[in-house]
Amino acid sequence: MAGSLKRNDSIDEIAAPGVSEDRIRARNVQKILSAAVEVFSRKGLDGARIVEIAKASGLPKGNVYYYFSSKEEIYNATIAHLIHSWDEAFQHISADREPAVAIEDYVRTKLEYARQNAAETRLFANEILQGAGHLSGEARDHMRSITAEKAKVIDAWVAAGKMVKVDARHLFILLWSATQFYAEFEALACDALQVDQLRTADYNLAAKTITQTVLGGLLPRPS
Amino acid sequence: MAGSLKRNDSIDEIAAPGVSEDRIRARNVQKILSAAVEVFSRKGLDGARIVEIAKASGLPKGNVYYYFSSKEEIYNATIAHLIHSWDEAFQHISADREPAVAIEDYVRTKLEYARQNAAETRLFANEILQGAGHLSGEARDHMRSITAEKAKVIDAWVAAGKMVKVDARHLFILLWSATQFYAEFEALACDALQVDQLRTADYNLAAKTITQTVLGGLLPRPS
DNA sequence: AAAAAAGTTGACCGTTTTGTCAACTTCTAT
DNA sequence: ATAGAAGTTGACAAAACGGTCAACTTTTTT
Repeated sequence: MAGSLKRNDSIDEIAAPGVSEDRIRARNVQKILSAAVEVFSRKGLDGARIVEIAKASGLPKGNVYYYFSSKEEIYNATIAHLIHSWDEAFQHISADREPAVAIEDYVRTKLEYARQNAAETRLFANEILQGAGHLSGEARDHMRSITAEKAKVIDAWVAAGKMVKVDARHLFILLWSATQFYAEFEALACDALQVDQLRTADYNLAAKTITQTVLGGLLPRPS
Repeated sequence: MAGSLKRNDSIDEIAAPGVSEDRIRARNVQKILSAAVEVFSRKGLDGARIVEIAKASGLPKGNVYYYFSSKEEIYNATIAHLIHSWDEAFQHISADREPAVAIEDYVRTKLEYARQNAAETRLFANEILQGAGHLSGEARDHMRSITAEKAKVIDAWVAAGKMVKVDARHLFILLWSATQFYAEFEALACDALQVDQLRTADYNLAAKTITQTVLGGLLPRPS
């Protein structure tokens, strides 16, 4: 008997803590959410069909509705957690580090996250593309404040002469867009790179190209 | 009577040449396609409802079906033209120019196009996100060959010592992602920049930040 | 001015889709 | 072992949706 196990009404198990949470509810909710992220990331809220989510989760449709009362509820549950990776990678941008290593770490972390969580990354892109109407006000406030905070770090680096004068917020956008592109627009990236699938080598060269270009620039330096 | 005016079966008036093409068919097809680009760009093929397209175009649903025989036909008509901006901006990347001015021109052109054609840009993003299944093989081949061709220009610049050694294809991805971001993810860009709407000044600073960073890099140069 | 062609429209039909439910099975606590 | 709670399921109802159409109006041709 592992504690009192009443009813579990809340839906916040998109990332199970341990390994095999054996409670049936937790397991099935997880199955549904994983499938939902995949489907929503391709089709968006209105384009996704719940039978598709049901099939992808291996559960019959009726069972999906046993855990969630509507498609929108599933959708909201999937996007509720999307902001986390934002801060996480952002932790690398801290005032007491050297810009070069901080930015390189940031790029590598963000690229790696996007690669390992391609569906979530696409889902986020899809949600923003549609106008971000389902992101909670708090989530957006949070992103805004984290961005502002980290922008100050860049400004401090500039003030300390460790970096060329640059607009911190546009710089972040440059880094976000580049690091998310490979996961969001994989089909396009594959075409451009003339491969049929992005492999580790491609991601490594992406990281190298981004950091090298952003940090050192393209123009040859006068010796 | 301005010449022979038979029937116009082809659907290629997404960008009317003159101003007020007065033929009813042309005008209405245009209305529908414009509305469709807007709706598809937010919801995708499956998520878009044709009543929504009808409403946005100001025409009743039945009338929409007088000009198009299915939703997919409308969708295909909207994406058929998306590749054009690709080459157009790419024209700036030519071997006989200096890298610095070529890349700056490219960034500004692409940014400006994305701003002025935000819905098309989002539609393209949406289509790629969903796997690019409706882009014709020829369109993708075309993009592949143009990319390869322009990659050679970069390689030549590198060989001539005009640029630091860099992977041309990943560099293009870096430029694409940055220049498209503002139109595709406007909601996010607005949050990051703390504005409620992107204005000319924001686009100018974006262009400046991208070119400055990509060309010169962030790290201070040894004098 | 009359006829033909093109365009307009709301009502309609079959299908898909969301969401419900009652009968059933499995699990868990005692 | 048993009772009650939790979970499962296919069948079903209601609504939304894609697409059709016949009657109608407007435009163009002669």
